[in-house]
Amino acid sequence: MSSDKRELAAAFTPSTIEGPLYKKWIDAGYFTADAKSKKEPFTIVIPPPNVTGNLHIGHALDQTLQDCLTRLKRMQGFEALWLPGMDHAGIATQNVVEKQLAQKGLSRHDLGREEFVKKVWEWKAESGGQILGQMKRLGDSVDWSREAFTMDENLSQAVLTIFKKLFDQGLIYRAERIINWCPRCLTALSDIEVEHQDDAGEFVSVRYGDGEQSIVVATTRAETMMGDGAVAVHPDDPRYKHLVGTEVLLPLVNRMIPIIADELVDPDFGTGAVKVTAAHDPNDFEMAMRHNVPFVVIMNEHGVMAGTGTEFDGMDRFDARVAVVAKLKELGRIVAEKRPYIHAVGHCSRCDTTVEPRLSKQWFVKVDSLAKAAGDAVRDGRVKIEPEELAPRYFDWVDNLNDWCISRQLWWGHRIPVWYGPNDEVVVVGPGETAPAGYTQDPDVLDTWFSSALWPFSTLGWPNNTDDVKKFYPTSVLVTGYDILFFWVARMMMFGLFAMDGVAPFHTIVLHGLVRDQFGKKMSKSRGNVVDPLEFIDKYGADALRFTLARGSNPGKDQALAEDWIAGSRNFATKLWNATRFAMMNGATIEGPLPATESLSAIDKWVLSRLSQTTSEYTALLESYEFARACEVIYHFAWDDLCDWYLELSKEAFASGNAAASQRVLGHVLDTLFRLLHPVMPFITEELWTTFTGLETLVTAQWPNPESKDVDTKSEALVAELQKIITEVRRFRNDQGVKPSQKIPGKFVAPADITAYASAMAFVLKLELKEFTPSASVEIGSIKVELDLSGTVDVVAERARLEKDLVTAQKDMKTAEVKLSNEGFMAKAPASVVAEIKERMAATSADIERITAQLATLK
RNA sequence: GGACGAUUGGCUCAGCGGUAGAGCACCACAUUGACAUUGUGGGGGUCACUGGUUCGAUCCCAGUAUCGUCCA
Repeated sequence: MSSDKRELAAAFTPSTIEGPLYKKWIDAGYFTADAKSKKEPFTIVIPPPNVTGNLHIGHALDQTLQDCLTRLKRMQGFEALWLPGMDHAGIATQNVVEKQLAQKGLSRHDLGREEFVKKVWEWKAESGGQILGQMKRLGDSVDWSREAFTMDENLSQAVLTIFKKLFDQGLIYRAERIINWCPRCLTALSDIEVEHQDDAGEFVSVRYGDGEQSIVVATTRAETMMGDGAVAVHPDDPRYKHLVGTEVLLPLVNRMIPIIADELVDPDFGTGAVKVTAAHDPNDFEMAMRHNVPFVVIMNEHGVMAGTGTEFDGMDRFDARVAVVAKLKELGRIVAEKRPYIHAVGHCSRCDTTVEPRLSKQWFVKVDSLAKAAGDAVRDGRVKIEPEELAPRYFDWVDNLNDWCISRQLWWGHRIPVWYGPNDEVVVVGPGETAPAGYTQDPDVLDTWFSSALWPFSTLGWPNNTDDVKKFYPTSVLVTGYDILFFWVARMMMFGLFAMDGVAPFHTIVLHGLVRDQFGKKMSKSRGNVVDPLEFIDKYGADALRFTLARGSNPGKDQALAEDWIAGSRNFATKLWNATRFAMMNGATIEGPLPATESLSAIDKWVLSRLSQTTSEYTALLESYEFARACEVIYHFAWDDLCDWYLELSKEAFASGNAAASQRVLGHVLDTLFRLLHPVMPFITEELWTTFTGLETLVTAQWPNPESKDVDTKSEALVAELQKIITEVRRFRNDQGVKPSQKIPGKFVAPADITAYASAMAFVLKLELKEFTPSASVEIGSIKVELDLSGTVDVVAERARLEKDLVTAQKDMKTAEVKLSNEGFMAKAPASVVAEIKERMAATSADIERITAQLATLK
């Protein structure tokens, strides 16, 4: 079993172990889940990165957390499936390929639809999906045999199926509405594909009409006035009551338009009178519907003025704005101007072009019943959002959702399965069906998020009732950044509940934050503070990056990241490496049963006790998605408890060759520690564990159970005492300028349970236990360590230290005295608190006495 | 305008109704023996402000200020 034991290299170099280990895992098929397994399933579907994407630090965080959970559950005996894949990313991908064509002076129209789509597939085959290889660098334990792509045949079948089902239930409809339009991408966008930015625009007040029959409207979009169909005021506004129902002259086009009254108008905004441009503004559209205001279209799909019959036709919308205002000024119709006027303006999330509200015929999903179900699933606890503070945001969104515009005027994506007959008949063609002869298909494709919304089951083979669907749906946990709660999570909830008979797509939604720079600033290209996870992996290893990200990940909170932090994690990895080397040099082993507890030293019992507590605490933290705290716990156990104290206190035993029990205990501690750390730091733990134990792999090894019988408060108290003694003597030596390497005679004057560890302490403290005449002493409570400083004692340093300790003790004393003399405290505080303070006061009092006495001898 | 969050040592962040914590940074000492990607010791905070509840508040409540994010 241990035939395969190897030596550890003197130095830890991540780059030499990571590649081969990942290959080993893949070759062995450890990550491939078995749908036929009897084990309880644990499923995560990856938030599919864009096929155009590269691994950025946000992916690294997201995937680290998913891998932690997957590896944890796999070791805990679940049939763990982490399903990888990619999103076809409609606009983004089309843009990439169009850009390539543009370099050759071509547009997609030169190629035609079929050729263009072929080109995109070629691009995907050649340079798409780079992120998949990069995920391997991170160590992701995904099941590559199930890799999915939203444009795969099966996933496309899922799209057709759900489209038809929604349509048949009246939940998909076609309508002429104001939608968000990108004049550069030439497509409709959904609300969430629009990003609002504060832009410096202008706010001008224009007089419509003349004399008595005039009204001043304020607008940020003067160029659209040629499309006005009315002026609206609030019904209760006394300034305009007399004008409601009359008409005014619309300048530039010299058309008479009515003045209407509508509650939507805010009388306190601007002049309290607004122009109603029904075809170019969503609010105006609503008012127009209520008041029968005509729709006047004055712009084409490129955002160029058209059809106004004025000199402005053919001008870009922004040029037209300037020209229109200039013309109005010439006509003496500008009453006031404010420039710059900062206000929120929508931009295309893909290309940043200012979005143009446009009247257009599009396909929509009727969301009310779907959104209600999505909200209810969380409200009634079937689905949990972690951390729960983020749930209000979710509700706010699903409860106030507009119908979802799903048609996109693109070529790359799932083509809308609607065919039109010669007499405008509409037929939806489901999977396996064909359109009637003579019908033509709708040219548009579906919003990318339409197929992403099916991801938790389309990837498992739905609409077929596959073994995977049966075994792995619903998924267990969805891990993603809170920034795509709306984009994606809410939509998966809507479609999942709808398609899967009310079974939500996941049990728990775990939301993490964004990775920011070392000062907590958002990373952006313009700031120049974007970091590349692959560079960090090259430099410090995947484990160091993963540990850093996990350690920084508090639920739902952003984290700052600096290269120094990653270097720190690399140092931690190095520490583990060196500690293991030391352990192996000193005969640590996992062979044979653990020695009976009674036979162990307090130091061995102590480390087992700490290990047991760490195991349960750490496991519970991981299971509740508290990655930062989990990492903190394991880090301090490994570095402080194990390396700084246990190994140090055991050195004397190892050196004396009388350490069989400790060798076995240490072997057990390392074995357990590597298992615990494996989900976060898979590479180094695998390397160390397999080398140390000679066993095959940690990936499928069993997760440790905390041994509650190992918890030993007595040994913990004793070792705490030893630690205090050692720290005080070290401090004394430091104060006295005794070099750390210099051996000095020493003697412990203490009870037997302490002196039993005199040699262990002496080894750590570089003390020689022999007969000598003490020239100095360190007192720790009732315990005394006598020392022989060959020179004279530095009285000044010693007095300074004692005086400092005295001040601290006196302060503590006073705090305790104040409390104990407070009647209210004595009457109402719990007895345990009172007892604790009394105890503290007694100890402090003794300290003061001791220190005072020592000071007296130093005069 | 609405929602949520934050304000704790130089920086980034945990935490908690009962004498303030971590990592990094800082200061001093140490380099033949797991590890300088290190060890040891040390310095450093009236926990944003104002009220309230409480025997006791950094923690709970209310308000204020500043900052951040999302939504409109």
